[in-house]
Amino acid sequence: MIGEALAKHLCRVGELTREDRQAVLGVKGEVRPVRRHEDIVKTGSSPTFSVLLLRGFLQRYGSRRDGSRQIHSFYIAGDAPSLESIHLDRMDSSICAIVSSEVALIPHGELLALFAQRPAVEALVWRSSLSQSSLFREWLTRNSRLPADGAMAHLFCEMYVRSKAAGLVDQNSCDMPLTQEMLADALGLTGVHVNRTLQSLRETGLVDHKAGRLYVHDLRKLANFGDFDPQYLHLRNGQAAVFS
Amino acid sequence: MIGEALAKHLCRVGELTREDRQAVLGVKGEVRPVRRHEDIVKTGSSPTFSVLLLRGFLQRYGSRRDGSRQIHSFYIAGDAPSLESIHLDRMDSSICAIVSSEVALIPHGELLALFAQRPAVEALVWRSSLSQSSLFREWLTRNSRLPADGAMAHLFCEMYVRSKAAGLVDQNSCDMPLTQEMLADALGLTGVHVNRTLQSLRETGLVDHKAGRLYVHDLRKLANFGDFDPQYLHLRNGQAAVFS
DNA sequence: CGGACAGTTGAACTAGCTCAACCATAGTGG
DNA sequence: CCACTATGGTTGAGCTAGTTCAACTGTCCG
Repeated sequence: MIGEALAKHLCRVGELTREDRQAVLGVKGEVRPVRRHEDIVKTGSSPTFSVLLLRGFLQRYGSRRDGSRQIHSFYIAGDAPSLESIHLDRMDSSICAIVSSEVALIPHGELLALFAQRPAVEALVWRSSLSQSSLFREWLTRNSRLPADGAMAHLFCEMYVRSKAAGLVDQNSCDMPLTQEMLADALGLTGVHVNRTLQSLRETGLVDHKAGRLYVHDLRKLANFGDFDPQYLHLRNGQAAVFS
Repeated sequence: MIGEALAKHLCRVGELTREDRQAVLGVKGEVRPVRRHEDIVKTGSSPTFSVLLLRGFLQRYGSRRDGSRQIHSFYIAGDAPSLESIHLDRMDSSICAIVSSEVALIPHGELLALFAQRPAVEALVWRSSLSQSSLFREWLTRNSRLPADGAMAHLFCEMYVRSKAAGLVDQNSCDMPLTQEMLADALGLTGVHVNRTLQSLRETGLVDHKAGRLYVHDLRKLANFGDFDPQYLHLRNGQAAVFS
């Protein structure tokens, strides 16, 4: 069951041969329900497992001395948020559930054993961590260079395209159970300004976010507005399929 | 010679056993001089080698449609800037020389062969790429959350601490051959504002940057001012030694 | 001597922040 | 069933950090 979810994750990242797939399916791990707002791994800790999100919505964030937060990424079902704990001794950010979720905890030992047997699987997991790294760079650029409305459009595009790639888009909408305060923590803005920016985006008719759901009415125009190019997501199928 | 540089890099990242070290020393690769402003790898390309910086100063950057740039990271001697090209098909940012430099190009084939023989070396290289990922997250937080003077102090702390860990600090100063325009491209500010911010930092007496060199007069106070905590650099010796 | 590049300064402008209300909704306990 | 509270969204008004534009200075180099 967990093995299957991991195999699905790796297929999203790259090619998985039949034999590698078989080996991955053998992964055991442990399923754990997580309550809303509960931390799964905390800054400074040294987890002995990696996390795979089965159902729900997570965020990675860091807290600063002055109480402000910066969200580093959001995670949807099928994502593997804390791969880095395999080789880094201490977490430098926390990962928590935004809504009630279900995660698989896979002991590092089990992963390392799998890697020893199946180098191609190790390569895929590494690749997954590298594409996350690419995502952090894009967030850096987005928050540093784009004005509030552009940055928000960019984030909406990202979540929509990632959701689509994960098969989580229904019609023209997907789950995005965030408060405006959380959007602010991701975009480096204040809650008040997110509110006003969201209203102005709404008025364009390209996109909307309400009741924890994201509605994208014109992805192409939205992407253009937010200077969004899905290249950095390193999706397997390429972006051609994405702008459907 | 290249093997030696790689071994040194890996020692900075983690433990290297005698046998692993021996294997690493066997790495060949090719030394290449790079002129000022020359790109080593370009966005969209698929390099067949990874890069190790032997001498000089590099930057990773992305260009946007409107002509603005975001710098994602700076690299000093001993750094391995483009590890991700091993497993990602296309570069999503470019790496170029800021001053005339010398790099080692190590073919992916050679690295993969080494990994197959020495899994612990693979783990170290992976670890190196993970600590870079951590650095991108910190830059995201810095540019999104800190005011201009704090962000600049934070960047100065980072470069100083990394230089110190690499043995490149002389007295209380290290090379940082950047123009104010480049500082602006890193911090998400304009050149004009970087100029004024730098002046105000100068007046505090904590730090100075002139003629391509960084002078740190009080690291502890500067770190406090820029809310800098070296944890995210994942240095082997820990930060205790760092704040000397 | 001239031209390119980097740093510096001034003045006007604006995107986004701050503070302080107020409103809507949903859950909770009596 | 209603009052109470907590949470999240909305609005207004004044403020400020950082931008923009445009000029000027210094320095290196051919």
